[in-house]
Amino acid sequence: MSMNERYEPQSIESRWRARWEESGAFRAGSRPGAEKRYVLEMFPYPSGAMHMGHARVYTIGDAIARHLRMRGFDVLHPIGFDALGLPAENAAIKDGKHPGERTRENIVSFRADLKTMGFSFDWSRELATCDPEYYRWNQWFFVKMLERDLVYRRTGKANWCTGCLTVIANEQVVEENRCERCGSQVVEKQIPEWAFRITAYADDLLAGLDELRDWPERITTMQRNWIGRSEGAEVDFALEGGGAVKVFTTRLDTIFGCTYLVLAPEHPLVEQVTEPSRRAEVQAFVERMKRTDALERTGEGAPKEGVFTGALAVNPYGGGKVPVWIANFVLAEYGTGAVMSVPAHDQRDFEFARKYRLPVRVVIQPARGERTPEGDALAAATTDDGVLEASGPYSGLSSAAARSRMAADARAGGFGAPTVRWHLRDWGFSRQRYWGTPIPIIHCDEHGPVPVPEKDLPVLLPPQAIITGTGEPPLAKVPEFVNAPCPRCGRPSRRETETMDTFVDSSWYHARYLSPRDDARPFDPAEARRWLPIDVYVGGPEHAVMHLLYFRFWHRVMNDLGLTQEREPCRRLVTQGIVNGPDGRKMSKRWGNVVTPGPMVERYGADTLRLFILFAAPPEKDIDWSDEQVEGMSRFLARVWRIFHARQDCFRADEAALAQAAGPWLDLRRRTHRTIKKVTEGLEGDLKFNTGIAGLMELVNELYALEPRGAPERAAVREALLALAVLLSPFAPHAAEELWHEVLGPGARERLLATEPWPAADPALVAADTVTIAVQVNGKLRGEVRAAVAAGEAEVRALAEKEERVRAHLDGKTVRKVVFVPQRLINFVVG
RNA sequence: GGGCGGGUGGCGGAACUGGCAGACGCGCGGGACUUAGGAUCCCGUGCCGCAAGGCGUGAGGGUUCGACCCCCUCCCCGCCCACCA
Repeated sequence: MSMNERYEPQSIESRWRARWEESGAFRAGSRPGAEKRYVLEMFPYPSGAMHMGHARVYTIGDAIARHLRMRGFDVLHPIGFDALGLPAENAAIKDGKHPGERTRENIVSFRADLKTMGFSFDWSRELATCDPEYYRWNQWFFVKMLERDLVYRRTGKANWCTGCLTVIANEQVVEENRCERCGSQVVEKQIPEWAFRITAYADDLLAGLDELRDWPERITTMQRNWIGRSEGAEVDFALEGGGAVKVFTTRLDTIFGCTYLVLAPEHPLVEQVTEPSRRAEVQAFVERMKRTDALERTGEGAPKEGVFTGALAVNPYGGGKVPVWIANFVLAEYGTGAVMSVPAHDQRDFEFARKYRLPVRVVIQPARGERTPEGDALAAATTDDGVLEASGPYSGLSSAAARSRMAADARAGGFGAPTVRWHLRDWGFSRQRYWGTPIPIIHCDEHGPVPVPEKDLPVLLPPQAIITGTGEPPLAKVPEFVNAPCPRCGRPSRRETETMDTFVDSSWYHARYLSPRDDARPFDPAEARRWLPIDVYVGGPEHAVMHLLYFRFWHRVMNDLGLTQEREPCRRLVTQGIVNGPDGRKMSKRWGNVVTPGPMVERYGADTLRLFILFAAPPEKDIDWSDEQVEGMSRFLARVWRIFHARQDCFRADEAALAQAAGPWLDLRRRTHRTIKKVTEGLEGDLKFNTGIAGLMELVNELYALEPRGAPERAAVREALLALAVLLSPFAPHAAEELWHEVLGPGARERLLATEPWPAADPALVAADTVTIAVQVNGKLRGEVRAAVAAGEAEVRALAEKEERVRAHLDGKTVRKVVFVPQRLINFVVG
């Protein structure tokens, strides 16, 4: 045999990729008797070239998938493209190239990039959401959800992105009212739109979070906050002139401290309640608020402003009258758009009351400790629960007890009821854009919006649309598309010209992978029984709300449609950190710190890049690109290569001789088996690829330190080399295949390491027979002794007391106590 | 303001369940090999100190024979949410 002396990744890598591809080794469903595992990474939007974030996500997922496959599972590890969306359309506005054409080209180059990384995808299941074969099922789901009243049309304030020129969802509006996608200002616009009734699942989505124990807590917390359940009560304050203001509060126990009400400027009652003498002032305020954008009006630090309407309202509990104000900080769309203000026990109300010299009335006292000061002595609101006072019949009750009793009394008295409010809003998914799924609706003068019948799906996206970026739906300018007969009466009607949010595509693609060519239904429920839920899902934490919420919502809908067996789409979620530039800043053209995988793979090979990504830090942490560390990984692989080359004489060693390995050779065998254990643990549970790889490095270092002579020694080296190749294979699969085949020789020509069984560590070798025990005096390290694993306190103590440095510290002192931890340390406590 | 993470050598990061802090890699220093070395192999590398020894996991306190780990007070950094009633 003659191994190449030099490690040359380029030739090795393409060769093994070809072997994997022709062997069908990564085809899911090839092990019908085996337990399944579904490993999924969030699919990419195919922009021109793959970037480091993609390289990281798929490298992490691939290590998991490869390991599980070697553990004997039938692994589903698919890939596809999230191919509809704005970037292709925005680029079209600039250069006129059709988004479809651009996307196809991008997919071709992106696919090639993915392939050079050697990911073990089942390419036979590849999908692209821009294919009518895919998006027709978006339309199918739309129609099914319409039938179930989970889709509706609403007119109201929608979030309009001034950059994307389309309506976007609440979840897509990020801080300072900017667009999550392009960063442009988002304004409110009165527009009719289609929405999914995700709020119907609010309770269920919230309750389901408790079962997601293998999701990062921060993700479930973010979802919990986003869903935002708050329990409280609605109460009516009767108006003097008739009618009532309904307020929502979570602190009904403080209602006797209510000294005024505040309505949102948009509240429908504003006009009615305003006293004629106040009308001018109130109208001016309302007008001004309308002109001020939401950010300025309700953003951080915006000063609280308001005006008195002149109206008085009656507290339903105490009968006292309170003035009705309007103010900038009350949001029309949350709760009832009206709040009862309790300045003593709510900081925001407190600030407002001080500014406008409204009374402050303390009605809650702490259960223990000092009384809350009153009047000018009160510097801030006290917001903790406590004991009620000056609250009529409820005085003396605890806050919690008061809340439930007062809510019950409100219901009995017909002036209110306990209520639950949600932060979650319905998902508005209409987009005034071209490159999306057409909404399958025909507007008929007679019948209104009529869904396109299932047999007429898909409604195809017309290729000839002119994309101008004016904010008008481009489809509206294609008469061949727009004009269609009403499915119900046949009269000339107009198609809906808006398209769907692309988050629809990513809400159920995980299910489409199960039977991607099925043209009779979105996916085969039998396959769903086999493969769902996803066992491990890898992606960025930026999808904590938005994708991951929609995805959970959609899975529930599919479950309610009888398509799947379970409520939750995914058992375990792994969120990976980002890859920053070498300067520690986010990679960006602006900083000139962008490093792309392509050139790195060309220069060092995919295995080196993969190792760098996995070794730099645990998956969830951000990492900085480092040329030096990449060099280090490349050196490591070359070092591995050289030790195989240098130990070729061990490749044919007789395994039977292993039992005779002794001394350092037995230590080597121990190291080998401990490494198996360490790498295996790093691939399970907490994913710690970095320490697993460190273990492999230690094994390599030990191999370099030993020169085998006899048969048992060569057998021990062969065992180590084989373990090294196998354990390396989830991380650096190409080099691992090559080295493994070198050791096994022609006898293994037909086999693939990728589908070989994962090794088991021999427990007898993992357990050491002697251990180093630290010797402490008063908790300070003064020496160490070697002792048998089973050595007891007396034996270790005797050994320790022989140590010179230990003796020096024990000399002339009384040993008060000896603490002995078997296999670890002995501590002499002296006085 | 609220929630969730973090803070360990010059750098990235290790450390099981309270038991030898700094594995492994990078960087740096030295040596070997070599016509050469920015290749390779070997050795060293937390800080102070010639040494013995002392000091060290953001700061301060506590519990303990023993604390990166548990408790209290505080500082700093990151991410997410935020006039949500």
